[in-house]
Amino acid sequence: MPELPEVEVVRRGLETMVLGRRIDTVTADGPRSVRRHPDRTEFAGRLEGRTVTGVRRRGKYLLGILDDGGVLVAHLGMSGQLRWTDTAGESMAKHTHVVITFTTGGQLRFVDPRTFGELFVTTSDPDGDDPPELAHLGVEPLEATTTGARFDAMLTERRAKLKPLLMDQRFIAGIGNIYSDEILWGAGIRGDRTSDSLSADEARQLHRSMVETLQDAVCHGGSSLADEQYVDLFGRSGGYQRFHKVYGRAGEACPRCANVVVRERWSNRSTFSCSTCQT
DNA sequence: ACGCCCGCCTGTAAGC
DNA sequence: TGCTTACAGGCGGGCG
Repeated sequence: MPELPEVEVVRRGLETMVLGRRIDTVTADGPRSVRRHPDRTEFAGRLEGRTVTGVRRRGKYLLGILDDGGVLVAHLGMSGQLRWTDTAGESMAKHTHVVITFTTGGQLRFVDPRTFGELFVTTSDPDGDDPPELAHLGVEPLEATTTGARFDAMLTERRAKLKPLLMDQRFIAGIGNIYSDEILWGAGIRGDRTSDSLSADEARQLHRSMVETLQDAVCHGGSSLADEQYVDLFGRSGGYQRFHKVYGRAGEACPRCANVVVRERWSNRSTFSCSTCQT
């Protein structure tokens, strides 16, 4: 389940490989991957001949800015991968749904077994604002404008449990199940606390932990777990799972207080936390 | 406003 | 061994 750090690592790879390149041909054999385009040839037609002039990330979405004002938007969902190949002749991985071939011969391939991910083409705003399809997204956790004070104010004006709130893309964009647990552990705060119950110091700790956790994860290439096989554009696994403090570590000792890490099921998803030093 | 459930999917692994 | 079941969970929609 790629979250902000994994998506950012893929973005950096895309920036090195597709920026400035012109799209030659596009095939979209997986209709579910381009479900916003009932006509798959229309999807291909809006890409063919275009040059990629920018690669951005918004939350867990990737945006390829095109030279005609169009934007190719990608969401990896749970199992989506964007993979680069230099030679078009390389064999296709199972579940390859979209293939974008550049005029220089390289290929960008979208592989997605569970098909929760998608690609679509939309139009960018001249002001550089988000396309309308992404208008629901909340603030960017790592943007300088998302200051500790701003975050504190955002928390105070809501009354929701912290874990679901951190994962709410309309509140803050890019955090999923893994990083919400890691962020809360880093702040020493329980995920079932309500957002308006935090002291000013706790809100500061939560903001600090959010920024540090996400930045560290990007530095280590994101998290690759056994069951999900996240890899970057070039097939490389991330290394941040080695630094997970609680996620996937039920029964192990908390690195901070040595008490046991527990796993709970919360609205049908696993939550990991320290039973003692998160309060 | 919030919290929970469902449906959408497939691969993996545990249980009988 | 081979089948069934649970689990992984992002996201949008619905409902209490």
